[in-house]
Amino acid sequence: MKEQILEKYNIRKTQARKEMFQAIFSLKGRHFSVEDILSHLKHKKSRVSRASAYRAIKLFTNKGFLRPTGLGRDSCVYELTFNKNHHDHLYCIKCGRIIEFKEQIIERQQLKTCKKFKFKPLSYTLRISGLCKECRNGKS
Amino acid sequence: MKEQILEKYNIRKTQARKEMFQAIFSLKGRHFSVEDILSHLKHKKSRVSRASAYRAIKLFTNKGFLRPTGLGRDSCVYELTFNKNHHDHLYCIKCGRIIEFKEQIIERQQLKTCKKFKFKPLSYTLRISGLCKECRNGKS
DNA sequence: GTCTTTGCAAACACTTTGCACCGAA
DNA sequence: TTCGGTGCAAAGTGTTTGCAAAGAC
Repeated sequence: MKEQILEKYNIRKTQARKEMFQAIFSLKGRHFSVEDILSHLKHKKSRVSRASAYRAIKLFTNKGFLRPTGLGRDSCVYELTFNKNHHDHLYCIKCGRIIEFKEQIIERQQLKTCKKFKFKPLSYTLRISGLCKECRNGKS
Repeated sequence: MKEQILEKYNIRKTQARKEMFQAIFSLKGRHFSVEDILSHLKHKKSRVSRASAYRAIKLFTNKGFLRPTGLGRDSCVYELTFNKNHHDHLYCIKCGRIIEFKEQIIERQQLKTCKKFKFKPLSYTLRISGLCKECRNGKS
């Protein structure tokens, strides 16, 4: 299965790339940084080098089946483009609580906007920061 | 005016901070990275150090009148929260181009969603990542 | 006078690159 | 056999930190 995807995208099937691929898939749709993958591989006594990991991630991204999420403070965080299960976030700046939601109206409008600019959307992030029900009533 | 804002937020009015503040305001609502501010200041023969610049940005962000946009390939990109002129972003993962847009429908729906959760919104970020008109047609 | 902030340089974390060897097609 | 890929270590960025001196209140 991994093999087929690598073939489909015209990517040479090297040891390093197969291991990267496997590691990414084993995360089952979670977001990850390159360092996450590296420590995952290290655990499995893999010999894939840091350089190859970064090179593979860049390659996969260019091929289009991996994409940067725009999340992550220091390092770049990626996700598989195959994963379609998306949602948005309300983020409380006081207690850190995260409320997930999904609105068809917003998603539809986004598609319209993309069309307007002839932009091909691959992923999106919508985050509203503020105060949750509990914190807006609390002190201060 | 700068002075008042610094006072309002309980920030010591030091030379470095005043200059940072001025530089940020002179960008008139544009996005900027810390390095942008630094080269702006360098132009004006300012003596503000790199360290102070980073420290001031962090302080302003914690105080809440600056926030990270989630944009920027290598460095972190910020914007003023005062800026009423808010917009959302299409971000091209290939060439890094940023297209700004604003949709009333999306903003109205966001407010409705917040109401539903009794959430008090303070700021929000919407970014759609993908391929711009030029890059989706390009090679590879 | 006290407690914060500064500038500097060194330290860091993440990422890229030059190069000689290795290995997939 | 041939290029492309790999590992390594070194170099590059963007950002943070320790410390002594300078500055705000």
